[in-house]
Amino acid sequence: MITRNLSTEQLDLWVVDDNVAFAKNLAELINQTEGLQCGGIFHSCEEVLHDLEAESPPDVILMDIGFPGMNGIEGVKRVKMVAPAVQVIMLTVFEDNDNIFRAITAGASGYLHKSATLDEIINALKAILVGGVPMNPHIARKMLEIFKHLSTTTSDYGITAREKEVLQLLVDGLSKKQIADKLFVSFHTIDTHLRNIYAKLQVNSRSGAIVKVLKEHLL
Amino acid sequence: MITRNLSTEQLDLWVVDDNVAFAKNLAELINQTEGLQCGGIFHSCEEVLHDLEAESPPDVILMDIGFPGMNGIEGVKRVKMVAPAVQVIMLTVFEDNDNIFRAITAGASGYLHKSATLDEIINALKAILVGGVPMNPHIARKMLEIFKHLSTTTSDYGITAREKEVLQLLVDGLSKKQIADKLFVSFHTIDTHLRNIYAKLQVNSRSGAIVKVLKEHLL
DNA sequence: AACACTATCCCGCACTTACGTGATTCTCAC
DNA sequence: GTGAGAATCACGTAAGTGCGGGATAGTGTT
Repeated sequence: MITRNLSTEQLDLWVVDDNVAFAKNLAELINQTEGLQCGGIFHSCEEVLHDLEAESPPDVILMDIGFPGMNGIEGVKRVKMVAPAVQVIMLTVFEDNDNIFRAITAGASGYLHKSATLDEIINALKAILVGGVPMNPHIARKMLEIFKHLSTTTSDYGITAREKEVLQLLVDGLSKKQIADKLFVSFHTIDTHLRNIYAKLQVNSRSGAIVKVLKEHLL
Repeated sequence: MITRNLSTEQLDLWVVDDNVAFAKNLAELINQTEGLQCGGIFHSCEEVLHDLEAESPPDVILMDIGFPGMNGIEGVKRVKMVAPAVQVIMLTVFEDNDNIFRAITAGASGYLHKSATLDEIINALKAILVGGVPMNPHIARKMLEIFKHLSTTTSDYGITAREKEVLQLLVDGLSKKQIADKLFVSFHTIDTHLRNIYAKLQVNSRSGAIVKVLKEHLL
């Protein structure tokens, strides 16, 4: 539940960053901007969580990721647990897919690089509060990248249909004997199939095969 | 590279749908709209690919997913291979995460439900061409859902730090003996650790443990 | 001081796996 | 129609696995 918005009142922001100078600097910039107001500066996630329970929550929290102790990702999760209505924007130097992915899934609404200008930050705020679209173009692109990366099936190692059946049952945890019974063939047949599968996947154990199948989304 | 835009010229659209009546209807609606022009109607992906090589590509292709033969997902991939600059919007009755996910990863720029009004379609076009954001709010939300779903870590089954070490090496494909050597403990210790791990994960084989670890993103 | 938890170590047995080395059909392409 | 894959079946063995029993020692809680 957002009780204020950009057009009617001051927008209340909290800044969380262990770098004291940076946080203070950002807070000043915010306070110098019309319509924005920095209602709190914090230097750890624990402080924020403590205050969130005592005071009324802000509209938006700008949060660093690279904390000692509880990191920003964990921080977002906890914040969203205590105050689900608060929009959290990650503010960080990390721009790798993994961090963005984790931040988004933890409940972050946006993700800005620390070099972002105040204009960019305000634009992100508008996008999040007014438009209701919980991401900015930059993250959107990153997310697409991650998506594409997640679905690079490409090679199927020339696994035949029958071998795929066997492989599926292998992943389901069945022993050779159980697979044989299920497919109405002999133990030896499954044994041979598995040898061929192992050769094609270039592994030498059922564990290796399972890992390869799950990690590369075969089947 | 987009050579035209909404403000200066006609925007050239192609419609691809095996439902002849629907495609024709949509094409007419498009042609009745100022600034839009339907440059081609196709009833299969093959037709589109053929024409793409002969003619200059359109600005946007509106494509159905549920084709007999080559489906829309495969179609998008091929289209983007031949003409990467073309923006493809999927137009479909399927709204499940799996289809959206696959369409996006195949290179689709947008995803609209077939019940979408022409207004909605035009809005999507604007978002894609002008804003450069390769998705609309609706898809954005869906993508967030998929992301969240992909990363449901939740339970860690009370695995201890030491057990995690063992588990990691297990997933790496090492035997009990190899794990023991690597951690400078005896075979029996690893054996016991694995028993405890199996109990916690509620499995009874290394295969089961590996599957659980990889599928639920433990570790 | 008693208790729970973790990590470590040990024995033995039935079972499963990985692999070497064969074989017989069947289909499909050249 | 010959040959290459695919799918099926077979024997044997060394190594590895899962689990039934144990045990000891340290750490931290209450």
